Amino acid sequence: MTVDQRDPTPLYQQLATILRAEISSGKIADKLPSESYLQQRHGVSRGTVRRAIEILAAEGLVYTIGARGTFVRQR
Amino acid sequence: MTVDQRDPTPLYQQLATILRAEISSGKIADKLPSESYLQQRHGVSRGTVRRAIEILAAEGLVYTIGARGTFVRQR
DNA sequence: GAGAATTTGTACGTATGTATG
DNA sequence: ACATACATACGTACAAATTCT
Repeated sequence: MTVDQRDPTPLYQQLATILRAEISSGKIADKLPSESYLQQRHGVSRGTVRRAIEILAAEGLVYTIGARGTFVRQR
Repeated sequence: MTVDQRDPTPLYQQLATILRAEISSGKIADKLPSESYLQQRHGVSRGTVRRAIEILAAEGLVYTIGARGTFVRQR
């Protein structure tokens, strides 16, 4: 699953939705891929990746640590 | 009051703090100046202005309408 | 421990789209 | 038609912290 450039929905929202699904399905279990990986994987800019992650962080789904990465909040 | 480029605090945070103060003091009463005005006024980029406003919006202090502007939430 | 590579954080600039006045 | 203003998305550059070799 990846982003659809023709969909009028903002790309960062689409990406947030995708990542949210991959987290709840357990496909992403503890650590998110790096921003640069996600950027290439989905064909969007790093800024868009960061916006998507910001949304998930605001939802309390993930948290990111300095230069280490973004992690799934365990429950 | 404006932003201090030598302060290690992120410029958008500094700006958010400044705007928050100007709102609570009543200096900014109903409508925020335009992004381009704030950009010039504080010597930062438009992106930085927008980040600052995002913070205040997340706090529920202001809200922005489409292409009209950003407004102080009345209470 | 030293140095390189990786990863996130901040900041800037530009372009395009859409809505309002 | 035009100017203004916000929204999204791209790109670049550098800093700082961490991780790898």
